[in-house]
Amino acid sequence: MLDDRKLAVLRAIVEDYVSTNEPVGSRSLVDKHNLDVSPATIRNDMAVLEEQGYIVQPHTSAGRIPTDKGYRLFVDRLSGIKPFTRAERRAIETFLNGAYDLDDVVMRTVRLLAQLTRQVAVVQYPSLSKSSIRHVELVPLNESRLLLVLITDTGRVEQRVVELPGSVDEDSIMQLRAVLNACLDGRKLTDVATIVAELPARVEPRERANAAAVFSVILETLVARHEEKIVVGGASNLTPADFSRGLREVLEALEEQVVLMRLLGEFDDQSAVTVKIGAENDVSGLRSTSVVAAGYGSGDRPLAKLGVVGPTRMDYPTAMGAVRAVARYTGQILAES
Amino acid sequence: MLDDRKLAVLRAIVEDYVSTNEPVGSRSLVDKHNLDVSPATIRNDMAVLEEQGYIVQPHTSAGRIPTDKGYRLFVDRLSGIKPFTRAERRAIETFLNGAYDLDDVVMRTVRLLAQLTRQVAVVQYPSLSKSSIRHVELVPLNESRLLLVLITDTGRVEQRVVELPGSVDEDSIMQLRAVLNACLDGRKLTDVATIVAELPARVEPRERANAAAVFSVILETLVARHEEKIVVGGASNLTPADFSRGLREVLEALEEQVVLMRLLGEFDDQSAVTVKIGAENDVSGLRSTSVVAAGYGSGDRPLAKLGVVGPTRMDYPTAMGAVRAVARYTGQILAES
DNA sequence: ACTTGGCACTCGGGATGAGCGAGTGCCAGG
DNA sequence: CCTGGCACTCGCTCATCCCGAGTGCCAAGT
Repeated sequence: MLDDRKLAVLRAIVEDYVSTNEPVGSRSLVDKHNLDVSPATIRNDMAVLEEQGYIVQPHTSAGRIPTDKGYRLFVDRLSGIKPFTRAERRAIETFLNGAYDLDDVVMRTVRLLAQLTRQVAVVQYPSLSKSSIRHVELVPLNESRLLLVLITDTGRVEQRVVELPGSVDEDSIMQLRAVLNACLDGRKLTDVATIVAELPARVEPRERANAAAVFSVILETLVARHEEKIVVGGASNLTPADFSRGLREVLEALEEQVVLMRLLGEFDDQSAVTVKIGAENDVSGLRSTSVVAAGYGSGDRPLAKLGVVGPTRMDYPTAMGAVRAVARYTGQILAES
Repeated sequence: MLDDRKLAVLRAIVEDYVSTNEPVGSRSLVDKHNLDVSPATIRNDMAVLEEQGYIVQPHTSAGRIPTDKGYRLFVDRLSGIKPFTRAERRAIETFLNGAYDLDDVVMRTVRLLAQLTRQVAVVQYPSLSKSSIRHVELVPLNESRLLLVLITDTGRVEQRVVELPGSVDEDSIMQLRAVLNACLDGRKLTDVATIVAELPARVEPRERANAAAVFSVILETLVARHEEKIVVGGASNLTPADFSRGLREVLEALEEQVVLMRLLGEFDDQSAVTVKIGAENDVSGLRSTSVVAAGYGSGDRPLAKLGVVGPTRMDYPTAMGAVRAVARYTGQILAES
């Protein structure tokens, strides 16, 4: 269907267009890449490529630019992931190693990814549903209010204020704390729901009302607030020129946690780098962008996802390389702590 | 110097220009606002206003637009703060009341402010240096690592991993925790530095090495990390048309916590709404924007600042009204918890 | 001392049209 | 199947023109 030269032509078109942002014509193609055939031959190839939907010309008698389908073929068969040099890897590693807590790790990861790719970076916090509880803490605020603090093994700390139906004293708090830690410590968050259901039996009857309030907040935190946390950075890398409909709608989408969750949700958990091009993202507002994302985790356990968002006219090999490298090192850092 | 009519003309120019984004000429001025004089008279007034630097014409023989100085006069003497209707206030209140923890309060505040003003909203977390410690928690991660959790009375929860020089057992942790809570509970964070300095005397000698590690992390968290947290929202309200040098530099500035800190730092702590116009912000990248900000706090205690950032061509009365109202209610919510 | 109508002037912006050049499709010959 | 040649298309750029909004100034009126 498409012989080797036609593929080479497509690859050349993508590369040139990505770097120049201008439709590429047959002549400049044979010049820059040393294809040893004439422009006319290339034109014939391009005619075929266009017919098959891999490229289009924005105006009659202008050069060609790749379509989503063209980029897709490019990513799947014509380009690899650009590996990083040893020096670059080292730089990434030392930069991430400077972080001192989870927030800082995530912040640095976002900045790093944005800078490496010159695109918008998107990093999801380690998913709550994949973490285990490391500690539960109850801090009295006043007679009828507690602060509940959940600490997970991935370093996330979730807090919620609990409004108690009655008042409590220090003793009952101690007792409740003990029960909670005894039963929840080290348990997967996904299991917590069922465990909590059995807990009321383990507290004294007269404490049950207050305990129930605490339990329900725990459940809410894990279920209702199941929406995960996502951080965005590098928005200034968006250039108005790349988005015909204005980058407003892109900015809007990037500000909506929910939208971003949907976006990343469409990528699978695996650590492999995956690319979604243009309309393949069925998230309104980002249909004219491409997303390169990967899962990251400590060791073999997938924790969450990260990636970059940019115009379809994107340097995919480099972006994929950066996402892979950053995912790997961020995972490593988290494994250590 | 400037008689009443000239001031009225300036006000009219500002109002028209803000709403239409087009230079305003003498004719349209007498039409829309019912000044009962002729265009020629207005022209004379405008000539004076221009001479004094309140307005300029972008091109010879176009209408006039206000200068920074013009906006300044407008804000100081020609416009009040637009009060909110009862319904609007109620909407604000109920929206903010839905929040269940500090993160949520801040997030809602940002969204609300951005939506009310259709500008970029900037909200600073309650300042650490103005909070007191409510509780200190130590959670062992492994033999030589602790997670230190500081909970403040403003609801902020700060966490840091502490690398210990030696190993610790549950007992010594308990002891340390007790000492910390006994000495730090309820203390102003600003005082903590001096208190911590005296602490080593209160732990057993053989624990001092580990304790010192914990203490130094506490100090770092409060001093080195004295940089406060700021959240930005509504970036999609930025319209390219408003920023000649491209909104890229604005986006860049908004992504830098440090820059934002400097920006808000120039406003005083008081709860009064303050406006900085254009070049009055000596923060690079935001010299072509205006900032409307106010302090907020629970009760009479100032905690932090919030505000909006937008083009100098901004609806100041409304923005000021929104900032004032939101600051007030956010302060109220925080006071309750 | 202001205000007003009149008038000449300036200039930005939109419309029009010519010329250029990059790029294409097609065809006939190697 | 490749190649050179050729006619054709069209998007840009530039120059020109014109219009209209808006100004500044002045002389006359109140």
